[in-house]
Amino acid sequence: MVAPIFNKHGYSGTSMSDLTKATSLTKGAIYGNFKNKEELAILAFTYNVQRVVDQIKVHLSQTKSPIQQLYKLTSFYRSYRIFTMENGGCPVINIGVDANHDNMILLVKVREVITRLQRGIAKMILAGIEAGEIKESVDAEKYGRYFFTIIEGGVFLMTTMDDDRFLTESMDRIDDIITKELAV
Amino acid sequence: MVAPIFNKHGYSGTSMSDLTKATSLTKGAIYGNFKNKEELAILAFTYNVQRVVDQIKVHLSQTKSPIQQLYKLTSFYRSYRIFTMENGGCPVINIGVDANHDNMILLVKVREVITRLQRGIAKMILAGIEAGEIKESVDAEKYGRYFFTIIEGGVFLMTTMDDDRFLTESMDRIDDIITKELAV
DNA sequence: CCAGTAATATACCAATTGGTATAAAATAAA
DNA sequence: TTTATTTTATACCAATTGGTATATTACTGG
Repeated sequence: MVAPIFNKHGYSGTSMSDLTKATSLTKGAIYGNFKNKEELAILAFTYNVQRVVDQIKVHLSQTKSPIQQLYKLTSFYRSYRIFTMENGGCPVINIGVDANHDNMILLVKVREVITRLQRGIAKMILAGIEAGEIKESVDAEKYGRYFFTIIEGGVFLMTTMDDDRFLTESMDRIDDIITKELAV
Repeated sequence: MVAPIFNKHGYSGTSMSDLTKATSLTKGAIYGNFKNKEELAILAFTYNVQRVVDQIKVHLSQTKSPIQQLYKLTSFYRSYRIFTMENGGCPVINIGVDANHDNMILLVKVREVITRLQRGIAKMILAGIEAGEIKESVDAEKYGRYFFTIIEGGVFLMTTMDDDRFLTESMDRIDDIITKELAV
């Protein structure tokens, strides 16, 4: 319930009174259950990320084929706008930027998430090579970074410009790369 | 002088006392020359953007050939890390995220800058078609969006992850696209 | 029903927030 | 030099900040 607030307005942009208003809890109730504002911000971030990860898992579980899973990933991000509208943006980008010069703990958390997602793509590619669906010559880590770069750029521009095309066209592109550069 | 502070910590993360400390000006001096904090934030953003744009122009002016100018653009972003380290990140990303749910005026400014940069790429592509250097079939606007998406994703991840590869490898990719998909 | 405990609400704290009124100082015009 | 004007410094404002101590309520087991 506080998660979208922190996501929208960032750490310093969110005041405790914002949270009491949104939750209709008093300060006593909040501070009785949480250490301080920072802990709440961290919890909000991990909660938001978990929601995204869960949705990704649902999409990926629709197929066993690694290369098809890659397509499912782009398919997920085609619908990512719904999440960003409901939750005040992408937690990775929002908190990544917000925490960068102000909160090392949060920044480390963001980095862990980015590493996890990017390595997740690389693992899917490796599994695809293993399964004989993807060329052996493909540098999985490099494509993992590249795909994730396109995704993040697309998400940022879609959100900031309020324009779907930045993300949908980007996903079209990734699909194209999968077909033309990865698939055997 | 206040520009990097707003860029690093965002609007609500920057207090007037931060600015008086950084500038060694008193509040009287500041409020005698500027309307309020918001005006300062806007000025800081436009100042930062102008610095980037100026540097881009320097790079582009090194050649007359549109397609070579595209290569010069990626060459500029290969060195963009220096700017981000000196100025506390990319103003487009930082202020884009920071202003998104909190300051419509700033958000509009960011959008204008993004549109300008992205259309700048499109114009270079169109000039390349005009000059017979780029295939006529190329959708300039679409590639403008795509290139800019890769750039922004690369800048965001480089900055957040403190890892050059995200941007340099992305620029390698754009160079590749120019050569293989745009050039006649 | 009652006692003990856990959870929540209220009142309060010093510090800081963005901003202003006014005083002092620096500069320009005469 | 004297005056007028602009610029800057100081003191102050109400409101809000994150956080705490204490009072009050809700819930628990006996």
